[in-house]
Amino acid sequence: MEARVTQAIPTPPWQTPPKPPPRQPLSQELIVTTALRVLDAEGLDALSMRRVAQELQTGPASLYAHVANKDELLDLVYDRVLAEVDIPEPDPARWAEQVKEMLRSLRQVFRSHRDLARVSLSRIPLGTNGVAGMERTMALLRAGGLPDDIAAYAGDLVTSFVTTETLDDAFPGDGVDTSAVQAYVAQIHDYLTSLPPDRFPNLTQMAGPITSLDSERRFELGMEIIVRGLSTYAEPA
Amino acid sequence: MEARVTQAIPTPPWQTPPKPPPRQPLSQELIVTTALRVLDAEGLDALSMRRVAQELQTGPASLYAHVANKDELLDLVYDRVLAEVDIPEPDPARWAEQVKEMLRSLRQVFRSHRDLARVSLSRIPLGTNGVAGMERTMALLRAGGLPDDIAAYAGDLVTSFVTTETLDDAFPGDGVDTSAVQAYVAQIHDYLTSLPPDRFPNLTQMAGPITSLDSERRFELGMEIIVRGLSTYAEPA
DNA sequence: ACCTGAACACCGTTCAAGT
DNA sequence: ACCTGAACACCGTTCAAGT
Repeated sequence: MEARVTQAIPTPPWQTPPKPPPRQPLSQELIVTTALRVLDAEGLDALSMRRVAQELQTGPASLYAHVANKDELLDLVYDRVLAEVDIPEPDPARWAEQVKEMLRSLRQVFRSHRDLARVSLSRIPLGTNGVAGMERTMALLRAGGLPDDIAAYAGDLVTSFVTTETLDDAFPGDGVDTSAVQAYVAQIHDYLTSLPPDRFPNLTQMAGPITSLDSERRFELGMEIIVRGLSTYAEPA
Repeated sequence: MEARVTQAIPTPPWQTPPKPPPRQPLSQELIVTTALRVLDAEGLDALSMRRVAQELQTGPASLYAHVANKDELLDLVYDRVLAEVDIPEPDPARWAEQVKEMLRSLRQVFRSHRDLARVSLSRIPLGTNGVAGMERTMALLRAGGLPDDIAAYAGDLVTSFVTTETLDDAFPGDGVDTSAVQAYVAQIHDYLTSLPPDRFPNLTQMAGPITSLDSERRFELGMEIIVRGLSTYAEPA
């Protein structure tokens, strides 16, 4: 008598549950990988717990079984990426150049993961890759004859340098509107030259130099300034 | 016959509207002042458009008549505070010390407004006070004999330095849990010394230096490194 | 011109309940 | 132990409507 059975083709509910479990079982690994994928593709503003959960076809609450909170997730993402940084085996004769090689590598890693510099801000990388990198960094800095206290601080200083110098950089190859950036810089240039020269003698004169440095040359110059400053602290071997 | 008039004491609705207009008329000035007050008292995480509106006894939508969006509001707050920075009149004989005085002043301003370093991140201060400070900074850097392109970059470099060095600093005098910070640092120290010395020879040896620098000495050391590096670019007058 | 209420499309995190 | 739906207490911004 009941008309319940008439619905037809779909598997009846008492035989198999309608929605299958997520493709892969949830794990911290998988969550970090997914978060990094979202970060690379859409940046930090798009990286929410809800977004990661959606990517994994669950609700946001499910993530909290594997990750304490968003902050810890970002710590893990950061540490994951630090594995990609190349830190040279110390060769004292090439100290200054090797420090620069290390910083260029760090910059490249920061630039190849969108908004990673923002993620790194205020974060002390104490994960597996973080401490490994710190060990190699200290080895390198000491090889140049830096006293321990200077080397210890120098590690922070150069990391912060790369971070800030990378913070507003364009993203990988793709969709960056370089012409918009150029237009903004041109606007600043015009603004500076339009200032009254009697009250702003320096800015009006320096509008060129202030707006002409590209991020590559800024980075190289900044490294050189810091390395020169650091080398004044080197003790003879 | 109708019982409408029985309600008594409160002024009847057709005579004066029940809620008086806000104490002061809304203005950009007032909004910026209020935002800065919230920032000082409760930090950036508490600074929302809704919070500022509430403080002014309106709804968040009302703010948008005076401020384009939150980002512009933060620009204005940042510029407001830059008025407090002291930049010395150049005296070439005291160049290095004067650069340090400027940076100490900037640091002090950043430290006296909670989370201001975070606000300043990725922001180019082009407001009235921002360009005035930039003008004086360029005057000072050039007085040391720095070429224009070096001086132009140096301005950014030292500002970024103060920002990152100030980012995680304790707040004014009040409610900072310095003992919690100390405990965290002690924890890092113990962790570093607990690492296997064969794989982490540098970190285990340097646990002391790595964890012993307080923010005052870090700042002074960082300034000295950068100023030494910059002075290698100075040209004779 | 300025202000408003209500709504839109989001957040991170918690918690009781399910398996 | 792991996962879930629903809820809590928030966000920035827009928009039609009011004055």
